[in-house]
Amino acid sequence: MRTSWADSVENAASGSSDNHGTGGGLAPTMPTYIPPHLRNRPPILESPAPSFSGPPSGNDRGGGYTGPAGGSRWAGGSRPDFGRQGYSTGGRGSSGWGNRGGWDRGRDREVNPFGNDDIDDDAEHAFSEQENSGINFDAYEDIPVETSGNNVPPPVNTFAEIDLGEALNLNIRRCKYVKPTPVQRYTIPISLAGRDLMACAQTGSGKTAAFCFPIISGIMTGNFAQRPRGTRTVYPLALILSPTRELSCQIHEEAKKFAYQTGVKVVVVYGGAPINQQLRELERGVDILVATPGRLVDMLERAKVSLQMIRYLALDEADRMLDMGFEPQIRKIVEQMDMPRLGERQTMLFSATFPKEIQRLASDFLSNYIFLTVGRVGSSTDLIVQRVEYVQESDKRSHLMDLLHAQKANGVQGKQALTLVFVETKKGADSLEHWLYNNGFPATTIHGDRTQQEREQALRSFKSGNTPILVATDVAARGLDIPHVSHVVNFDLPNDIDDYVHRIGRTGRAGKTGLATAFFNDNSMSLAKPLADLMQEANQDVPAWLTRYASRVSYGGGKNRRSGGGGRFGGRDYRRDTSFNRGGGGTDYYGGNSSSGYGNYGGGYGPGVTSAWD
DNA sequence: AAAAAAT
Repeated sequence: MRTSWADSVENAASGSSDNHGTGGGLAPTMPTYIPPHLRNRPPILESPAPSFSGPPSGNDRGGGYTGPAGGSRWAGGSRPDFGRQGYSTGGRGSSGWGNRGGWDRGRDREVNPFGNDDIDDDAEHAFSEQENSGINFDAYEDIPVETSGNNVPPPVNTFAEIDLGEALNLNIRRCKYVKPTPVQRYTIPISLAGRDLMACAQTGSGKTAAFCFPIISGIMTGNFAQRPRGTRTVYPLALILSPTRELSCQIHEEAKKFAYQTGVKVVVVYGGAPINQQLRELERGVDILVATPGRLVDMLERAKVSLQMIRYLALDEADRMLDMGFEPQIRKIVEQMDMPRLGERQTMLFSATFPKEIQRLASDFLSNYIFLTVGRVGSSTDLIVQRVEYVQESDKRSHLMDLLHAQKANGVQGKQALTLVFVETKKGADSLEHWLYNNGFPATTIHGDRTQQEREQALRSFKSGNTPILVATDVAARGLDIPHVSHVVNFDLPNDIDDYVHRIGRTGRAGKTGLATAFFNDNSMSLAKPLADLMQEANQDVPAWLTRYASRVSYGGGKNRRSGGGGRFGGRDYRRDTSFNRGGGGTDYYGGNSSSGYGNYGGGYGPGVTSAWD
């Protein structure tokens, strides 16, 4: 049995070494966490000594790409060849960049995104939980993966099997990635084969790398027409769209790491920041453009950006973008500007859910695509202890303070455990932040009424532990990967259970454990049933009073279960192909489920499986 | 009803 709230916090913060015996909450089957660097040794990375012998000097692209030129990369050469050599496949010394124009854009003073420590990852200290390799790979072992479509390339088990080139391999090593996550195991070969992809997957499990690696590799090895110069229009080769500014920044940060010293230039553009600065950055050269839709449309209309050289298009969090009303902008970008047509570009569509609107998008944007569904890390909320407390509106603040005090007393804050507090409104966020601050709790806030600068500052301050309490609206609910959030408080519960799932997904990231506390009262009654069901399915302790409320409320189950309408959600390939591959070590994740065992992915609330939270 | 995103 779980003992006290304080213990829960401790468990949540302790990095999961003591998951057993806590009874209902934590996954009883979670193995003890072993840092990846202590497993799978020696590292699976190919290419022994010489290629990794040291970081190339800043003046070099890392030796260039020496693998076989990707003959099969474009699916049997069916793709048009733009004819001219753009990026050199890599004779060392003969940088493709040099050929392209005389000025070494893209590698002048490239900041090392890895900091100083660079490649020595074996020192024990290098493996504090700080590293993003704190991913619990064991949690990935039995993740269900299913693919369908024509001629699905087989997944790989190691990075060594994938021919990404030395420079990229070096960065993979710098990132301390030991082995590919499931989404990477499948997505990378699919993408390298030049195929379009519809993927139901979550971030925080390697999705960004999954679509960045092949794009970067493709740009390094591909042949591209000389891009027009002498104009102020820029011609990126790849476009990555994402719904929020912070997500775009996050993707940009990651992509820069992967592209370090490859000569591939990644630039991000988004609203709320001075456009001129972004334009200047673009003019210094861009291969991969990461963007939010609004700002990109703006730039397209001003003819600052042309899409006619796009060879790779990735849409991240597609369902969220539609939710936010971006469909017109997205369709404009993809269909009504100068984007190459279907089949002349490679498109990857990522979405947590697969309702009709996304299916339409898939059939409009994708050509002969492969459909991929990746289950979540652990079964959704396995790694998250969920608590619900009945708190009257007027008592919420003092109750929150009690929680925070208890946390402090536990020394959790001393360890820089972070607490993310969700509220319903922007005003509410501000006022709660002030109140916390005035009461001695270092807090900051993120919501849509703050300037972009303030938002980014808030996120930085939170991540760094300077203000270990972040009060947020739903702008922060999805996709953001903030390490070390050990506690999510639903100060105001959302109206939609999906939003709840996304919010609590900000903790328990990457195989770590987390705690989620919800303040429930009469205002949240519509959530009683879906919440009780969700918690039940996640093997959480459901308070008796919540069960009573749940049974009393008869409405609210339909929509939240996504039973009909959007179809068997979760990632059913509605084209109904029959060639399924099953991955994830062959474990039938859904064994024992009397239903099809297939329609319950992601947002379908099958046993233990809830909506993918990203 | 609120939130997000272009100005």
